[in-house]
Amino acid sequence: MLRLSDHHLVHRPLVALVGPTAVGKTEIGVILAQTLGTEVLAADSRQVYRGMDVATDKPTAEQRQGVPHRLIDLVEPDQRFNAGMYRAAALREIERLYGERRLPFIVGGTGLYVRALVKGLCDAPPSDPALRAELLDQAGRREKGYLHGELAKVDPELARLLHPHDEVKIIRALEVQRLSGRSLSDVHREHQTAAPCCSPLIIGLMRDRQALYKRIEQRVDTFFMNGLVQETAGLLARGYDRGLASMKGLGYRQVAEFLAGGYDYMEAVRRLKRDTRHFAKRQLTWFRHEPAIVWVTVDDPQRSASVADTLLGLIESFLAELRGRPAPAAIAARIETRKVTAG
RNA sequence: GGCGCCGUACCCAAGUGGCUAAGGGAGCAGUCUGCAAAACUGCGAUGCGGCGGUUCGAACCCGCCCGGCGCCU
Repeated sequence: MLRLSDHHLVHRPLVALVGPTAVGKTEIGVILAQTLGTEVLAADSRQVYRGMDVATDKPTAEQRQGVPHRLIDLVEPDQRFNAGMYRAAALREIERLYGERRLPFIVGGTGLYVRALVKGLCDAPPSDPALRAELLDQAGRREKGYLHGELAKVDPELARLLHPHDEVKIIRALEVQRLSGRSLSDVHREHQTAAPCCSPLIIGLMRDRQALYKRIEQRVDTFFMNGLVQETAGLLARGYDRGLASMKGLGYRQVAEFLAGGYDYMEAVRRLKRDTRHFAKRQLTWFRHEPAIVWVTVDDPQRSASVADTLLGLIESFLAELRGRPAPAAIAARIETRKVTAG
């Protein structure tokens, strides 16, 4: 059981286990959290929804009994949730763990959430559903590239970067502009100098692509055996509309379409497998370009316990290295000031 | 053994003498700062089973061969 020293706490160490869906994060995460005497802080944009358990592959009751899991089941499927809310909730859990001298341990595949937590979000206002609806409405009645044109007027730099079809990001940029009076480009520039929340060790779990795809297909089959259709039908019956962000997640989207008669059962299974493969591939692209990830490749027959051992070694040397590292700049400056004042 | 139909990318497939061989699926590569399991972008044949021939020009017409399917003996 690991207890952080004062010196460690100054550095605010944080360990994150990331990787594509179905790579085996959950199982290895539970072993590691247990060994480290800490909890699992999920970084998963789908497990936050209550009642969506099967296709989000939430940890089992058994897994949760041994190790508390946080940042799961935070909102109802029709409530808004986003990276900003995740960051705030995660920071609360992290402070609590530091108070108990425990090591915060993040496990999850939502790259944006991990980044938002470690590096913070830019100082832009949160999303405003009413304003978005208004912008979408305007776009609907004007010509095709209207919103992109509007963005080009106020933030030509970002407009050049965004494809005219990329409505989601164009609307976000216009939203920030309207709400704060500043261009999103400016807000981003300012954020680049922001201090990180913690000293992170980010471990990326990797598998051979073919092996990963095979695991994905097997996992989708178990979702259906575990009642994905029934769960989706139940959510729809409770009035959770297919247009909700939560219902657009993998599994619920395909099954809802099947239940609506869009295609047959076999096609729903086929599409969910395919879409999950595509998703895993996008996750790999995201994490591949994220700097400072330590990659660990899992061989197919390798047991989770043996992978956990390897990762434990990485975590121990990370903590040992922090011990020898001078305090972060902000704290060093404070010590320096004190010396000057004293002298 | 004979006759007929067919062979275009990993898969399906359009094209049946003249732009640079449609399209779809799968796959690959990428973007991402408050919906991120979302949304968005980019990319496959110097070649049409093979070898000859006809033609200014052949995936397309002709011959032979190879492979597949069907029917007949």
